Amino acid sequence: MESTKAMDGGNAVDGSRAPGGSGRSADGGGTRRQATRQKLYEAAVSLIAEQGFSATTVDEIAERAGVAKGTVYYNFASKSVLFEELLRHGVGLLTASLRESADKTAQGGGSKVDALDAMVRAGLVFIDRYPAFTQLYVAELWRTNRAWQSTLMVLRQEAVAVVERVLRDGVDSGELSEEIDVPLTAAALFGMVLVAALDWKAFQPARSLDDVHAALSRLLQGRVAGRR
Amino acid sequence: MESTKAMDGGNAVDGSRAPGGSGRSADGGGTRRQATRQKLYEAAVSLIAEQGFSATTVDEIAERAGVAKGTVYYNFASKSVLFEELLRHGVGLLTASLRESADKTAQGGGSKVDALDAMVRAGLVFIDRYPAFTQLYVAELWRTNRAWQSTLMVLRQEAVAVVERVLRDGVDSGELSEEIDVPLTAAALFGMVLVAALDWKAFQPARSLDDVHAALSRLLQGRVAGRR
DNA sequence: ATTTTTACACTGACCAGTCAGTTCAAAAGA
DNA sequence: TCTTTTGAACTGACTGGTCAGTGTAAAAAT
Repeated sequence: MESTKAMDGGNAVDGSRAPGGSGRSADGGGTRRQATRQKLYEAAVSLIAEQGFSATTVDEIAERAGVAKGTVYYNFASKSVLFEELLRHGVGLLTASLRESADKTAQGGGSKVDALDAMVRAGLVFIDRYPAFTQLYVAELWRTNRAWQSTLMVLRQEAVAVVERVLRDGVDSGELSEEIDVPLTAAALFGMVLVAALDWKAFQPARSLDDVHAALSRLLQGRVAGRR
Repeated sequence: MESTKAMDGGNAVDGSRAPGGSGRSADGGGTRRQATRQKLYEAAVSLIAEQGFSATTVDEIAERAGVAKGTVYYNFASKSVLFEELLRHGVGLLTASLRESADKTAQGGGSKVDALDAMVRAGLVFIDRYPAFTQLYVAELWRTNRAWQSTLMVLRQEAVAVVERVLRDGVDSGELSEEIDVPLTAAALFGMVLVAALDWKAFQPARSLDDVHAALSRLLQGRVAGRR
């Protein structure tokens, strides 16, 4: 099957043409490069969220980042590598945020339901801050046959694992029903927040985060069916 | 879409080669074109679900459908028109299914929560039957700046409106809390089912639909936090 | 002095859409 | 019954354009 046309019949195994290799990660003053990469991330995220990966050209990314095309290839081996690192970066932020809110609730003596609620909020805050990244993530998550599929699976698992951990702890401690299916419920909660937030951003952007959070809290705590 | 397999009957790739032939032509004219369009729908859905719209070539679609490239353009004005008609068809099936399950519950004297539960099931059945279409739909739904965006918005609204109607009726009749935010809750429920089902298909495909449905019912009815 | 960025020309592959020609079953004609 | 015509359906080579990635020399930043 011919998949990515990125790597053609030529050689160019190296890819990155950075002199001296890219081995050094400890930056002793690579602030400038950092800033360039950041600009490229932002440009790529917004464009790919709008149009999708394949429909977005490297020229467009460079232009929106206010950078020459060559700079893209000086900083990233290829278009897909840029995208993959971008995914890693974004999901890392989300995972860290979820973890932090869960931990904070636990330290504050909150219940597991409180922790879930805090994570719902953290999810909303994340989507509020990085709506384009979220769009892009959702669009790619369930695809198959893409180059970065395995990367995406790993990252997804890291994020979902945080939710699963809280659910499992809750079940073990008796606070949550033993009947619940931990992985499936985690996915469902994830989807609840995700879709609600995307709809919020897409169709009712004027509403406040607190407002949206309150609506989801109600659903989470099963206060929909009960009157009042 | 691999949906209505009404006719289909094998593949019926003419095969007759005899000139001046007298063949049996059981079906009159017109049917052939239908069958070709159906094959193109199916090929396009599976490919676009895997790779995305832009990464999927018309040549690939034609090849998977077992048809020449020109035939694609004989049957559809363009690649995006093919895609748009495909979306219309698929979302139409979903909306009809949701509506039917809600109506059926109402006729049977079920409560609104029962109706919601029935719709959750209908959603799961749909995704179980058309997983590729669902992937594709999710991937495109929140994009901006795409040709078929407005079509997608309209279709989304039709589907969500069915859920909203049930929620609103429930609030009006006092069965559901007045506090709930109808549009947001509808979106959240939609997302809950969607993401849970996609995860089911992607990561635990062996599980039964009943199993998944039971887990979501529990969440819907707020029996997560309470023991019992 | 070294790293990073720029500007721009260039290549090779790839792809949406076109069009002149082919097939064939049913209708018209003999 | 047999032959001819018709036209919808289909075909696939071809075109015009696009885009990822390369190469280089010089400028800018550190």
